[in-house]
Amino acid sequence: MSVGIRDVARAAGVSTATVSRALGRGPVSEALRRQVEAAVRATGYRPNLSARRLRSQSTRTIGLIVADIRNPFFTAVSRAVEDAAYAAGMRVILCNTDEDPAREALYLRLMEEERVTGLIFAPTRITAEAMKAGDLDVPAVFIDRAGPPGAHDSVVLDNVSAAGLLVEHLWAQGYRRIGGLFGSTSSTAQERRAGYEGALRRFGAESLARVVPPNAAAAEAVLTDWLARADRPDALVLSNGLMLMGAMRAARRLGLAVPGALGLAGFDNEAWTDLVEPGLTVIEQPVAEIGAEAMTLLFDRLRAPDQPVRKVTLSGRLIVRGSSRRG
Amino acid sequence: MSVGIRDVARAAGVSTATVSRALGRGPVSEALRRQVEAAVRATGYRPNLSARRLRSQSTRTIGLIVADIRNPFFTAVSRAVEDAAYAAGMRVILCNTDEDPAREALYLRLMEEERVTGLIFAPTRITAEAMKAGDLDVPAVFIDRAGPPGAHDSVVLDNVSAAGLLVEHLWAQGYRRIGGLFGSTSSTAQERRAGYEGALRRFGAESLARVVPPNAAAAEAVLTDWLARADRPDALVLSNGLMLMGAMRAARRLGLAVPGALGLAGFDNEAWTDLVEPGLTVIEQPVAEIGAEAMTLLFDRLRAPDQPVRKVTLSGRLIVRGSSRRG
DNA sequence: CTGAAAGCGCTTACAG
DNA sequence: CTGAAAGCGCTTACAG
Repeated sequence: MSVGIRDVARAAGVSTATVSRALGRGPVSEALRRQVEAAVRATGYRPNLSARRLRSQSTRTIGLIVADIRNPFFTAVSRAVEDAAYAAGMRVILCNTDEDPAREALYLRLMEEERVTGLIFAPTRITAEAMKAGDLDVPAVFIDRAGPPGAHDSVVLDNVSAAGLLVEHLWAQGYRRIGGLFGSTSSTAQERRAGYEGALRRFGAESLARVVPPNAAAAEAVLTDWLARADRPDALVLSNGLMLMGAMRAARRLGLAVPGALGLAGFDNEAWTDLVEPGLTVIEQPVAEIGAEAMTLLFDRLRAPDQPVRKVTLSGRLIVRGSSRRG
Repeated sequence: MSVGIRDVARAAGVSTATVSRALGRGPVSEALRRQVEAAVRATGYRPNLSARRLRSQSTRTIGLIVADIRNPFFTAVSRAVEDAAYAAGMRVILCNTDEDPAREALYLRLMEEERVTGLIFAPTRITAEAMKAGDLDVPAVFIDRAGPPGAHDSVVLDNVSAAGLLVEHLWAQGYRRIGGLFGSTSSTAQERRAGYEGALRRFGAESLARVVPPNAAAAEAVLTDWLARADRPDALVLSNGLMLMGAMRAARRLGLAVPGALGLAGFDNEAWTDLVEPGLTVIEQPVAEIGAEAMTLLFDRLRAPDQPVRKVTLSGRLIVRGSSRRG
């Protein structure tokens, strides 16, 4: 059937060991290496990665589990992870859980069966809180969201500060009833809520926080109701880009002028946020850095398994646009 | 080290063959099956997929090679493919070529080394035209874009008709200098251009087509120049959603009123296209169907390798919004 | 530098 | 239904 290393060895007139060495980084004379390369071309040989992984006990594979691949934040982070992985000669298995703990359990199990070299994981709050320190038997880096406390390297945003920035900006623009909509599934959304509430407290203002599934449809549904009430907020903080889109839709649907009747500010500098009038005020996350830094932590951990656990916190950047500017 | 099937066998007091059968679909007595299941739980056994794939000569893996994962069209298609694959107990290896033929060659090779069961591929024009009928030694389905003629199953949009729909609509709205911007890397963009030109010909109008890399930045750059000229078009057809975004940015930057000074219409009903004022007229592609249909074709092909090559053509749906409505 | 041989962890004919 | 044994396609000590 398919051509194997024995066929190449025969064609080159050498042993399979020499073929293996010539293809890898073993010591082979220049002459034999050339013979092997010619035989590989002649036979159209392609090494069988399953066999190679089994025998070498090394999959050179990174598992990447994200919560929602439709969220451009995760798409961007994934790209950075993949770039770093391929540059290091590793492949990536990407799994998308849709914020579902059952699918997280499934994929975690898959990662074990794949014998991944390392894992990068953005877990739901439920799964993170249920995990204990020794649950993962593979080196893991948590991104965007907290894992079990103190157990793993992680790279996250300074969510508390970033949410505070948003509230302070809205307050400075004169908004006084600042509501907040926060995702229900992540520690990240919780932290953003904490930052939001802390900032309001400093101003002596009331917290108006609601928690919803972190997607556009859920945000739009809740806000279409909330914003129609008499006691509606005069501004809103949204904990991710999908919810920001939902908020914009709700405002449009209700005919609420932005920023006049409603100030809007949220997370994620997605491509559309500066196109939709009057431009949306956002916290830009350093998405490429998050992915690249996660891979750096992971590679360091593989190199030195016993070094202390590291947590890298990156700062968001406030980008002020029309949706919050009524000064 | 890690627990293997022998450890489970020992714990259950059976042979490894029985463990293997109990875990798969082999004939095992109910009693032994229970013993094995208990032993699996007790030992925390996870089967080694590399070993399983090597021994069974079946990877149960679908390779999916897309041209640009940042394009929401491909994200959506990928999700549909993955849903179908996981439902059938198969995994997906997703690769993103960034429209680069060199990366396509790299990933095609990777797919061979992974011994994928089947392949779903959206190739660049360069690669598709260079490929001959027998080049792929794995069952393959081409999506969105044509492969080598007559060689493989495929599922594509009726691009000629869809582009015609756009032109006819703009014409009916009174636009008479209808320009077109088409991606340089895909057969799909070529077909859309052909549809655009055919429709203009029917109206006896001049074709004003330009070809650029299919991304927002390239489209914006070309249009910022083109739309500043005296002989600029009064309407534009864009061959994908990224370019549509670039066009919108160029219009904003030049202060051209849409749809008054410039009509806009293009492909891909992305989430932001109804949010940005005055709403963008688009062709909606049946993204979920494209992915699902591709998997159906692939599974059928695996079941019956010698059946005739099939091409499934799906129709786009015109969604008229404000960007083209000046009637 | 090179080759013969063992073995990675499974599955699957082959007997019984 | 069950087990002993072979073998998937590689890599890697072990000798030389």
